[in-house]
Amino acid sequence: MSWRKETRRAERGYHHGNLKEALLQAALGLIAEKGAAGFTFADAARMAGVSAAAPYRHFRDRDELLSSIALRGFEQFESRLTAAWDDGRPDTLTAFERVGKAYLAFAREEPAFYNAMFESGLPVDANPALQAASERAFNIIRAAAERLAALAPPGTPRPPAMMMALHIWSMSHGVASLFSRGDAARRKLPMSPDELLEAEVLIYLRGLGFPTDRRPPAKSAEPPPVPPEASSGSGVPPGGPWGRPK
Amino acid sequence: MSWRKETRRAERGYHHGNLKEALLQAALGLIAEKGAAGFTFADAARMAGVSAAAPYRHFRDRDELLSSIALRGFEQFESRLTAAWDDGRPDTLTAFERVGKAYLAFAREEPAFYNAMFESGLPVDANPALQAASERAFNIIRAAAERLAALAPPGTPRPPAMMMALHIWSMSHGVASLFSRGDAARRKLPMSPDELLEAEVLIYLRGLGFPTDRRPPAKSAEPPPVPPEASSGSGVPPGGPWGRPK
DNA sequence: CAGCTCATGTGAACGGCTTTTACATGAGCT
DNA sequence: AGCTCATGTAAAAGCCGTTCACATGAGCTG
Repeated sequence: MSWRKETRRAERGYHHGNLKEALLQAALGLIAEKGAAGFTFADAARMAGVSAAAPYRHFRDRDELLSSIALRGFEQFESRLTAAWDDGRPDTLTAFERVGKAYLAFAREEPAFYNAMFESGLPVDANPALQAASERAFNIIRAAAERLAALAPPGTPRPPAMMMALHIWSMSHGVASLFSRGDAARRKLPMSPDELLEAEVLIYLRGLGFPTDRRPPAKSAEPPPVPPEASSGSGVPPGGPWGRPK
Repeated sequence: MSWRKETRRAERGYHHGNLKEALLQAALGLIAEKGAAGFTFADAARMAGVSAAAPYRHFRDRDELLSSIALRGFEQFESRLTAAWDDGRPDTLTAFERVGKAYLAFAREEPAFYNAMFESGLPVDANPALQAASERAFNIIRAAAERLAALAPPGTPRPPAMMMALHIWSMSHGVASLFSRGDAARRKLPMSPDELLEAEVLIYLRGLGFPTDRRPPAKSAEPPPVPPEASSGSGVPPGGPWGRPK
């Protein structure tokens, strides 16, 4: 299903036919298993069924393979955040929270990418392509913050969107790193990482003056494309963003 | 100053006299330089002037040396957070913010420890001593949150202190990881990591209903030990926690 | 189809790291 | 003085990353 050569021929001849891709996939699996630190170039080659020297025809060194994976990771990350944001539908706040959840979901569901991107210790700044991809991903959060900032209640001073974006990013990243990954996920918490982050963001937004009561009970009361979105509630949730005492 | 043998004798004899400590120091320096991933057991041995096999008399393997460093890191971390909290003096909010700053300061000033603790990928849960030390450090934040939660304005529902502590932790950790470390620190930001975190925490606390105007102009208007601390201000800062537009 | 060329893969080799093992040293006690 | 045991050493095995000279064969050219 991956390399056509292996299916078409008996045992694959001298040339692999799709080695670069095979190496990326192998590395992805290995990193998911043993972390970026434990991942080894030789292992990836072995898994692809080639000699240890073969990978050097496709990657300058081990680091470049790692960077390639991180790059793909940022791209997938961006596309998941974009999908989650969905241009602010059905309403800005709902979409905004969906972005936060998408951040956690990515950390949970793509541990190998997340690891390569944020935990492998590779110098992101040193690689312009990586840096650009990382920036593109962040720009989704930034754009969302921009839209949200524009909805700030009139009485209060309008918060700088860039700052909001950085705040949301740090919250998401903090929760993901501490509670949503590997063994850290096993820390016994009073709530799930998703709930934790949602409450955190809601409290934060309330601190900026946003009305954060949960969305109106009925379906979308807003017109689809960029609705005016006047505040539609009281401003103080019935029990706080951390849920009912139950 | 470190090994007495070396100062007392000419070139140190067969026995080092303080190898364990020398290895820890050497490793600390190496990690600060090249990160936990780049640090090598053999290098530490070389730096201490012993053969590559000698360290095995003091550490089961490379991982145990790393864990020892992480353990020390958590201990120092705890003690810095404790000092910053200073039992809530001069007032709870001021002390609380000092704790956040101490978190960043530790990440900045002790990169080797921070790296070993949070970025080395070693399984914290697997080591009971490490886990306990990490918990003790977190408990400082938790205790601080406890005190702060007790001051929640009467009208609003009282936030769970544990949740607050986790939120503050995730913010601090997120900012530290993303903006206060290594090359990531070079990201061009509209404000310093310290300012970013301070604003984030203030907005968050305001979202919980705490009055977050800056401390009263004069000296301590509160009695030293656990003052009653009735809210002493309006509740809405003059321009928002992110500072004057200037 | 013959032949050329160049991307792609191989094997061997080098140096470095981790870890183990048998052996050496000497500090501290009797 | 002599014993003992913690602490150090040298050597070796096994793994990695990386390089280099060489092999293979896919695709083009005529």
